[in-house]
Amino acid sequence: MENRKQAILRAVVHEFTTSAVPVGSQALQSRYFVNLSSATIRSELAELSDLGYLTQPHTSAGRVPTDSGYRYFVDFLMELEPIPDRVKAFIQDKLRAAPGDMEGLVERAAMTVAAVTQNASVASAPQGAQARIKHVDLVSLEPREVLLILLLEGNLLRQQVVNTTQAATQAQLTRLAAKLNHSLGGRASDEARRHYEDAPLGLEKELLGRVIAVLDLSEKGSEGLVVHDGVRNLLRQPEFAESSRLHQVLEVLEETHYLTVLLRQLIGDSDLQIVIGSENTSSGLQGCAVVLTTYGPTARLKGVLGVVGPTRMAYSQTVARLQAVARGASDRMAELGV
Amino acid sequence: MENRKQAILRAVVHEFTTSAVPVGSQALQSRYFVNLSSATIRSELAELSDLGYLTQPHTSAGRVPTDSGYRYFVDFLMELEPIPDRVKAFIQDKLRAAPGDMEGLVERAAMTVAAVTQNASVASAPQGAQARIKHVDLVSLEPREVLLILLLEGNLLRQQVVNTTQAATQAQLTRLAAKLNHSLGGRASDEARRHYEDAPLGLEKELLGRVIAVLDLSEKGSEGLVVHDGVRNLLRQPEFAESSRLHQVLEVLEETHYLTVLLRQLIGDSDLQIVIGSENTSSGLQGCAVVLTTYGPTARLKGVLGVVGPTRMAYSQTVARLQAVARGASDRMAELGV
DNA sequence: AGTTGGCACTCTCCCGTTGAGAGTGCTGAA
DNA sequence: TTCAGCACTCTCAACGGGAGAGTGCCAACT
Repeated sequence: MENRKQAILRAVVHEFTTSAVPVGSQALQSRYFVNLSSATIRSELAELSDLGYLTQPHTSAGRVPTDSGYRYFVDFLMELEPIPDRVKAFIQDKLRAAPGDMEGLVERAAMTVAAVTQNASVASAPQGAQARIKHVDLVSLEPREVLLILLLEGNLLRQQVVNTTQAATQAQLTRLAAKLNHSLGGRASDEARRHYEDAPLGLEKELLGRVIAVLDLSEKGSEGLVVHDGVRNLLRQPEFAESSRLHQVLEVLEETHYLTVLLRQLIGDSDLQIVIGSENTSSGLQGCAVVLTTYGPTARLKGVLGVVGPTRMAYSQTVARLQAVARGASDRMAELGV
Repeated sequence: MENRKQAILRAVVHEFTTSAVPVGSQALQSRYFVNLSSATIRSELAELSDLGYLTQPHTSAGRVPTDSGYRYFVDFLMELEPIPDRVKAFIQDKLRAAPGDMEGLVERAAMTVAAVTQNASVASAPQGAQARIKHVDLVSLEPREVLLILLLEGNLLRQQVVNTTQAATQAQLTRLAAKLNHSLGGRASDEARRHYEDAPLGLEKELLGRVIAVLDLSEKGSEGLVVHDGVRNLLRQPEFAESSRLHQVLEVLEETHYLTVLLRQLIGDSDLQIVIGSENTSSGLQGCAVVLTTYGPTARLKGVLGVVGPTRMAYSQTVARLQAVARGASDRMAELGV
């Protein structure tokens, strides 16, 4: 595409993302192209419309980017916007003051993304393919009640109260925990399953069964934590003035099942993904764009952090800030060993 | 108030909560009081308006309950609506299938409340006045990196990674953990603080410092978990058709700080609390009613579960279902020992 | 070739008007 | 105390006209 056409498309996107009003040839001329006449710009706009990058709400209105227009913009025209120092500081502050546990951190990351991008945000907790055991602990609560604590790779803590058929003292439990640590440390659920098969009936087998259950839950179910935040930011945008639009989006966000699927697609995929309007498989997100990136404390443990907003979104700013928060959260997780 | 006036007020509330349309004398006559003429009802309505219980959106519209009208209704006229069996079953299912940890359960409870009341819900995690230590565990991650695990009363698990100045083997840590368990078991942060003062410089003092930090965070910060869900349900209501109304509510819900204050008021207060419209201190909740109840695994550990919706809410149904979920969640927490 | 000013055309949006409908308060009679 | 009748008020939807914004096209210019 010729340079001038690109410049005009870029100008239309920029103008429309800030003003939310269809942009006409005159506005472009006076604000971006003082050396060109509005008639020239009009003919370029007409060609961009023919190419499918722009459209008009009605015959005599200004131009609005189509989904393809936004796509062309993010693929070829977008330059990451530098982040102001006070926004950088804000991100650092929020993440530094975050709670020390995984869930708290994920929520804080989502909150921060929502705040600095002024859109809604989503986040899923980092998770590895298979959960390995780092440490087992057994605590006696009552004679026949044991608290099973599992420390998994990535320092994920899992707990479960187990009602045992036979009583056991804390001393017995401590010995048993030491044994389990020796046999299961660094291993995953398949190893635990093998030990379970071989174990004679009794307390150890009972507890091994629970260990397996917890690991399974942690693998299958740990799609688990998916949070979202900043929905109120969307309400500031005119595209959500009538609430039915928001209703569909909320359905997707609150029905975390959808999100889980969406987010899982990204893991293993490229590092940054932008899904624009009709590219969304979920019909509730028509008119919305989703910007996603991965993050996590290690290369193996990956979660997804993302922004949900109208397709008329300040992509260059959103991407830059999202990635900044993702980097910050990753560092913080590595640091906390969480 | 005379019986007939009460009956008419009740009818207006009932009709308006279901139809969302101001209710006129004719509608009341045909649907509730076939033996009275609409003129008689009109004069009663006029008197109820004089008493401040009803109002009119404009001169020639039907009547709408005022905040005082709703207040009179919930205080004197409301009868708890029986819960259909399939709703009961739904509640049980959702709670039974809930994850085994505290946070998961709180979220699930909020989700269930939102689903069965068709409004937005809020929940804060049960918490006691002072966190007591039940068990301490130390896990060696690296030579100079220790994972500190604290099991608190109510089976709350807290973790923190500690970078120590001196290296320690797992065996040393295990011995130290046993010592800490002995001295701190069943005690709260003040006891830990005393030990910290007396301890000689070294690994133990370092770790005790962290124990105190975690306990403090757990007490002060554990206003912590406040979740909300079901905002999309509000969008079904005509009072939120224009999104500015929702914006204010979302501000309150997402700015968990407000909520924390609101919810904390209830703890120690009566078991059920209904705050209607202008009774709300937070201006963002004008036009909204909040129904709150306490819940928790034990008498000492109390959290708050609540419903947020328009003042035009089916109070008798909401209260019944909210309390059912609160009972269910309490039972489930006690059962899981979470 | 590409660019430009001029011009007719189209469509939205705002605003005032109008008529139908709903619901009220009041009054006089049962 | 209740009730039928009636005039009155106010909203809401539909309609129409005028202003404004922006377009496409065309002929002329560089």
